[in-house]
Amino acid sequence: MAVSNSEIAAIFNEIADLLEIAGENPFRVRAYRNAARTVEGYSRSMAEMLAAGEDLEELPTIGEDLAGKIREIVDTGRLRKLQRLERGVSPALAGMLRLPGLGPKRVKVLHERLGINTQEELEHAAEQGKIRELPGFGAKTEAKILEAIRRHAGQERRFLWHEAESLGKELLHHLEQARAVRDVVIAGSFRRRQETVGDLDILVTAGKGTDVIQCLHDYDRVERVVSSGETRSTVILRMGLQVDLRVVPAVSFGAALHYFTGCKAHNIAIRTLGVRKGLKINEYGVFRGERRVAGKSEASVYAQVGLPYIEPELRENQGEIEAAQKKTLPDLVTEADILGDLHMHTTASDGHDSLEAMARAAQRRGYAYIAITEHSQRLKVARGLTAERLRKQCDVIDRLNDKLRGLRVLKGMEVDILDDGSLDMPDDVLERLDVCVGAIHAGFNLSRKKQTERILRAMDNPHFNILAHPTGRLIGRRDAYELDLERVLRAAKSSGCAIELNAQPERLDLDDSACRLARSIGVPLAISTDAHSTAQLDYMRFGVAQARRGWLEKADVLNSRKLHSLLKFMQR
DNA sequence: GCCGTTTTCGGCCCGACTGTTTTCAGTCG
Repeated sequence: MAVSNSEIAAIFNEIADLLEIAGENPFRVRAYRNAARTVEGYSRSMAEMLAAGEDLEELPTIGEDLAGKIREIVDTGRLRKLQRLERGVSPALAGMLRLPGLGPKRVKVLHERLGINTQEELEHAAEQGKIRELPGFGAKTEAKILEAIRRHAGQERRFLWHEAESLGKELLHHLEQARAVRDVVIAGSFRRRQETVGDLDILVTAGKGTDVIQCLHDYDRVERVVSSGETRSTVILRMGLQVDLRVVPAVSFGAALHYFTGCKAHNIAIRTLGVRKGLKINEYGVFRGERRVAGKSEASVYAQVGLPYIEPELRENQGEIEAAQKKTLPDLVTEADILGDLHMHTTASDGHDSLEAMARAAQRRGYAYIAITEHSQRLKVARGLTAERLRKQCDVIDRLNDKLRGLRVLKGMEVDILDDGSLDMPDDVLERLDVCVGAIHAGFNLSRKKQTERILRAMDNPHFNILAHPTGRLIGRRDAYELDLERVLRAAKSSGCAIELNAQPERLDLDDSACRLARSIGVPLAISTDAHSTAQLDYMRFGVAQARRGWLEKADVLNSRKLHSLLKFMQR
């Protein structure tokens, strides 16, 4: 089994932790963390790139040394440097860095003065009151450590983006009522549209005498206040979501928004560009000496370092700054570019609304077309359609199209890809359809090779058009099945198929780096809601956000094409 | 350990808050 990028990233992150505790050069620590981010977020597998003879030193943050270490991990599955470090510092100590209030310095003191190596030993020492006697520690820190261990901190929960949205919206509404408040926005990973959110970063601009921090503390969903000062406060909501609030003057809005949107690595890169131009960039503005030269808008901050505005979804320090310098940033797809939706269900299978209701809802959204794609008979739990029932539905769609104005309802099916790669519907029935969406709903545990070949065989069927939810993952609940996605994408490209970006908020399948890979290969992506009700047609916005994180432009998106061009594509 | 519009050495982002201190280190984002 080839070593995955995540495994390489995990090794680099652990090295960074251990080096930090050992008191190593902090910039070397950062180099490992930067490299971990690069590897983790890269759309192609390091193992396969090495096998293809590619030079990893081409990647940002990877130099000669780390390229060699990646090769060692890929070749041997291990890294000798990590093993050496683990002999000096117990790996369990690295886990303690995750406890609030404990950083490398304090963990080192705990290890050296009290001989603590495990979390159990840490808990025991805290219970006996030994920690408060250490230099730099006190009774409060000791109590905080004990509390954190007991509430199993470190296993923090992440929220799906749309869950964070509903919590955040309510909180914004509450904060807008505070005195002297002007802007209230959510920044952070939420604004970058990461698929999950660990905390909410809220930025407020307000005049003098504002009571917005008190207003936050008074919010009835606040469980406890973690810290609080003049300009910032951190609270934990009862749901377990952390909220960081920051107040700045209006003149600093752009600089603060940029700073709190992140990501951290993107900010550091921008500030480093600033340093080279003799500028200091912080959350209050861009400064040359004492003089503020920009900061009212984000665009003004970028302009000072010679860059065009960079959309929040791109700010992951994954090449967007280099692209901005070369003027090759993508012109990201927007919801307005979407002309239709190519995957949805009705009451004929497991949907909640009728065919006509779905069509009317699509008309209200201004779509030019939709595809009705019921499950096929294999999926019994979803009342999958037999050939006979599908034929009848096609007749109903024909009659509906006769009376609809401005919207074309396409005849489709979400047909199961069977274990051997054949499709769960005879070819002569598929032939009558406008759109054939193929999907895997069973047999998740095949080997990587078998799963890949199963999908390739399905795409060999000339009626096959779009591969739905291509990796089968459910965020936080079920991992993607084993699959050589790059091979699937290349096959789709050469056979004239498209790949779905499923917009269901717990799927968002493909992820951002896979979208970038698809784009680089040139496969069109269909952003589809897989709606099971009229309300779920609105999931399109989640799909578009994910597409933007994947650097997709209008031209990369199949359902931004006009109807005639779309139908031509379906002819393969 | 990386990297270059001050380039192959010597830099490497910046500020708020807490708790422990008597002026600041450590942590956090």
